[in-house]
Amino acid sequence: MSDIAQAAGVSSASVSYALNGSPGVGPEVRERILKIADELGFRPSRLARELRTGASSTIGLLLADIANPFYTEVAAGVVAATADEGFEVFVSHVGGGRQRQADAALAHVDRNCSGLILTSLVDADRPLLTKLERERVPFVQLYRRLEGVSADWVGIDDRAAGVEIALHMLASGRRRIAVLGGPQESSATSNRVSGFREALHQAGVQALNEPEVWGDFTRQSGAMRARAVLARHPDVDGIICSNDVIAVGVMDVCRETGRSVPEDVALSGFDDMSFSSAGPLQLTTVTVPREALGRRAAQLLLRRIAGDDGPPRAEQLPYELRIRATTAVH
Amino acid sequence: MSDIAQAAGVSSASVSYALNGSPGVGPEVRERILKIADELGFRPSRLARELRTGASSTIGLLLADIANPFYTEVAAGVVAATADEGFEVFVSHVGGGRQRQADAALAHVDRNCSGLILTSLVDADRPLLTKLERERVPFVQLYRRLEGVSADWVGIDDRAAGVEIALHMLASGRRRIAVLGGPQESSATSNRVSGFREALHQAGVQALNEPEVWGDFTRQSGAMRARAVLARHPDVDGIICSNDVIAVGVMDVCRETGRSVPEDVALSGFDDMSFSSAGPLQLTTVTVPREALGRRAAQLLLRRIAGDDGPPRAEQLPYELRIRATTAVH
DNA sequence: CTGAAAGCGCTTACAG
DNA sequence: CTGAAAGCGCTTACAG
Repeated sequence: MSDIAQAAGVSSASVSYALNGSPGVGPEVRERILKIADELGFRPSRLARELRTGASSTIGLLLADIANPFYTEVAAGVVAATADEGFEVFVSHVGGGRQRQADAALAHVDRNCSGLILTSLVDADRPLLTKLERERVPFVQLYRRLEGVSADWVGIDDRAAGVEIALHMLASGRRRIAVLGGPQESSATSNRVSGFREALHQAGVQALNEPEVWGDFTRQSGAMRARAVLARHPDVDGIICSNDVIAVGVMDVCRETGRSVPEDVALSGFDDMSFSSAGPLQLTTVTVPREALGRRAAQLLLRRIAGDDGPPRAEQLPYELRIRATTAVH
Repeated sequence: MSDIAQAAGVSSASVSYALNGSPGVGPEVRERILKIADELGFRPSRLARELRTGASSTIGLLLADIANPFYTEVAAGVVAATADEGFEVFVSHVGGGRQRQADAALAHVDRNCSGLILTSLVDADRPLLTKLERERVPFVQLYRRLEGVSADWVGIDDRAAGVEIALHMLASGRRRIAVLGGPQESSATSNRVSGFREALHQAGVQALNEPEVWGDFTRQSGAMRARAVLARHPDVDGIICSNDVIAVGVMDVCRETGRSVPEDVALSGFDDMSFSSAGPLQLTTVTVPREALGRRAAQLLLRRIAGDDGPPRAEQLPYELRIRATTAVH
């Protein structure tokens, strides 16, 4: 900047004014400065600006697993809602570890980020949230939700969706049902499982694999657990999965053990990932508005960044049941 | 920092030394400083440090579409290879636009990032690369490659893989073949298509839809083009797709038009996305080592960051043909 | 309208 | 071993 100031015969303050379109510099001087800056290929240091102003138009999005397509569609929504407002979003992959998530979040804070979107909160993360509150950096909880945290949340009514899909499974005539959940500490899957249980209970049915319904949101976990359940209860006729990826693992095992879906066993997922409707797959599932979740979370966050300090909001976005071939009546 | 200095009765220089484990401060003073810093919940400003030192242990990963699972697995590899070296990776979603990609890349540069990994280069990006070279920020090209750019590249031998999979399609007995490519400006798909063409040509076959083989890497594009090809050439018996997602679009149309795969039409993809082997899908494809690509790119970049200024490297990682049910001999 | 100066929060020669 | 001082590259009251 001082090079430009020198070349233009002005002070670096004037250069700053000219570059930022601030008043404080006349039009002809401004032109001259801009021209020189351009010739010199000048690029202002964001670090310096952000240090000086104490702000950065940056938001951090923390993903437990960046390779998980569920959350990357959420990310696309966040970016879309945020781009026009002049914010950049940096997404961090924090792996499973609580410590790494905290480190990543605080690293954003230590770079003066304006806010954070957190997607993989569990109870062990409460100390992090306390720190964020103390540092006064706004954040929103996306999908997973911790009770009693005073921050915005956006998600869906997992429990109600869980009830609906379990009712549908019952309506398809199945009674020998297993439930394959995700990790218990995730509010998303625990609410879903509550819904599954509630619907089954109303019908006087109990999942064959109670109480060992928890596992990972992975294909491997789905396959492993399906194998175990099928070995123990060869007459299972319906498997309710806590997400589509688990259901794919179950499909693998059905294929492997010569069972056909839905004739021998009906199958439901959750999330409606793009592959779930692909060609011969046709998995019954629940559509979660992933991109909309991201958009909405970003909007809520931007509002907080703009200074809104009203009471925390909790917003549920609509979901939809997608009935496909894997739960056809047999 | 000056608060700590005051409380400890030392200069802020000593605080800095203590915090960074530098020499220049005695053990007992260091202890005292650390204790006070901890009590005060001190967090050093990364902005200030990075501004002062002129470096930041940060690398930028630019993704054309963060919702694309191909690249997010790459991202997971980058993060994995980089975490132990103390680097943070910030991933940016740059949409399709060339300008947005350039803006995002330069925003990283303006924050003193140590290096960049670029995944969606096309010819129009050359001005950006020139700027990066001038700013002396190292970058590596991942998968897509621009000729004549003096930077490291890591990818696979798309052309050879294309030849192999097309040969396999021919070996399954198909001769009325269509080719559904991706965007022509992507070196990845253009090399694949070269391979497809080369193999077909050797066998005296020409794709039915020549020369209109280009399109998008999307399910919609695959479906649309499959519909067009099937309408024009109802006797198509094989469709070679430039990626798995396109192939899913074709499956949709086969289902819709009552054609069965592979009996009526054989189908091949590319990438071996996780869904491609799911349950009844069983898509013949080429395994691309996505995470390994990310890891390797990160390693090459870290080496450059460490100061290696040897000639540019071009590394091809191994791929593997995955023969599955969609190309069974009929 | 313009410029000199202070300051954001660190690090790092340099002198004691 | 320790401290005073300069400086990274900006922005922004403040005085002219």
